[in-house]
Amino acid sequence: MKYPSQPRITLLHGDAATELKSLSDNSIDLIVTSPPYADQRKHIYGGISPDLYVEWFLPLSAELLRVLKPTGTFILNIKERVVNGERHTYVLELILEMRKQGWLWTEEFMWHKKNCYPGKWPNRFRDSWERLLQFNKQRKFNMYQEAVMVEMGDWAKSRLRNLSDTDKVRDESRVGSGFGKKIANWLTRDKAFPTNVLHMATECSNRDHSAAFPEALPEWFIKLFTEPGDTVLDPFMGSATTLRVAKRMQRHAIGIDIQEAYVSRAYEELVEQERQLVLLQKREKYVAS
Amino acid sequence: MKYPSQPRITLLHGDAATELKSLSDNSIDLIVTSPPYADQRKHIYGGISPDLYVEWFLPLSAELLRVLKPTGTFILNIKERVVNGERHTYVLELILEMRKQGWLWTEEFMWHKKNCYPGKWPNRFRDSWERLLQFNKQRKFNMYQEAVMVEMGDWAKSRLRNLSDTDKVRDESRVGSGFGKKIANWLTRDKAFPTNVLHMATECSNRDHSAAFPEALPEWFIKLFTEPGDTVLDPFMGSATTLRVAKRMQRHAIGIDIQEAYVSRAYEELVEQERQLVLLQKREKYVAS
DNA sequence: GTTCCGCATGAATCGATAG
DNA sequence: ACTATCGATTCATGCGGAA
Repeated sequence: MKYPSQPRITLLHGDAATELKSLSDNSIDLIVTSPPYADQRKHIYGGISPDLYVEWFLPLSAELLRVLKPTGTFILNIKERVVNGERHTYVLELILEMRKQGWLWTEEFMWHKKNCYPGKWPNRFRDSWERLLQFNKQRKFNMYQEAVMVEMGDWAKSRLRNLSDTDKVRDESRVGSGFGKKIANWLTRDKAFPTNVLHMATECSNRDHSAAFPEALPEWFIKLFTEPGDTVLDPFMGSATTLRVAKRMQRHAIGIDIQEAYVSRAYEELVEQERQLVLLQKREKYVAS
Repeated sequence: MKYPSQPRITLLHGDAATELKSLSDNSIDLIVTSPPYADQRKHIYGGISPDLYVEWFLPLSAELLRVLKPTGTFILNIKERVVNGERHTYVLELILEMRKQGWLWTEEFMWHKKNCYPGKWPNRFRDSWERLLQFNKQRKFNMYQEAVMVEMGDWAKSRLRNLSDTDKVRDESRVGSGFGKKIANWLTRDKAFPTNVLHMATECSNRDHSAAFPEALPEWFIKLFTEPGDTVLDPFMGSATTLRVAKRMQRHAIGIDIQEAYVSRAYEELVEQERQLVLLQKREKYVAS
């Protein structure tokens, strides 16, 4: 039996498209990332105009296509913002352009953010979902579906728990949903496969750093698309949620960020604390093995 | 005070794009429809190839743009099918092309089909969500948000009893402008505005029509975008779910279907039962007033 | 130790105002 | 006219202190 080696954490400080050039072809099993959204987080990333978003992203996705293994998967968390009262179309255009690069648009998972930003506007309600686009290099890719199966009882229970009290109240006030009855049906089976809808709250007020997405999100995809010893990449690491989860799950991990503060913080948390350190200078490569 | 007239049901038998030509410009307040999916329900509608879907749909959306009032809304329920292991891109292309026709892509609601039974294929899980695309003719359109407010969770009750200091402070800062006019909002705040994610179970067991369109779905949009006495159109009527709900809610309704069986069944249910009938021949116009 | 309750805070959006 | 900034709006969640 082969034991996976200790997870190796690699941190790169710099522009994602540039830093990716140092990675080998066909070396990554899973890419999970949440790039800066158009015109968001200007103070951190400078803000990318919606009209230039596709143009900005394509060189990066070309590199990602190169470094991903043929059996690997790319999960892209993204959502278009409202511009002049309309949803902007850059995400749609990005999908079409990435297909021209050679990517296959295999699936679109939906992330239902139970605690989305509040607000009320004359023509729109709160936006409580984001896209989780799945891209692949070929039709056959690694997918370990059993790894994300849930016990039927637990699943039904957690489904109910995940619905939150608010949803339950709302459900009951709705006509003819029939949801409760279906739960009873599911209880007769042992295990169930999930669907392509993920219900997760954002982790907003967590300790020091607020994560763009909850740990459960990369965890789910890491389970589904990799095995221990595989390599996970996040080219927009931010607060290192993906890397933290990957390490805990015995996967090698590579993180890139243009903000040195994020890289050094990830270094302290994921590398230095174990005294497995080879710390180089700013804009250099940090490696722990 | 004006009382809305009895809901008027108009049924048209024939091709949607053709039959729409008999409707006046700017006469419809809300269009809610679920068109035949590409290559699906082939036995009924003749099947539209995914590659030709956009081309097939655009003449129809042009007519819909003409008949919709400037303040009206078009809700399109659609989901791309999987072709050769990939999600097909016809929905993305359709959105881009409809914008060229003059439509505004205001929002994308998400329909989460909760009772979708867990299942799987080798490379994907069960698809349990569909798009509900919202299109408009102009940025200002009719939206009656209060009509779809939902009960808050129980947790909110305690919050109501004791307004937090934060909330009080926010209120005081607002008093300056309008003598605390908004205070009433907080004290009566037992309802919240919904989000753009709709949780509704499908209704699977309906007669012959395979589309499991729950009544709660058109009901929600009819409440949100129309008032009693307004006119609702469904150019792919099918089993007449949208019309049935519209009639019950005191909205005039127009339904079109290429299948005579659907038209005559809708006639029997929605018109003849009230003996308000003017039944004409096949491929003619059925009207009850 | 549980449970309860107050509290801060988010990948937001709109309309008005200012340059 | 067109862009940049600012104030107002709003609610689910997890944390931490209190009962």
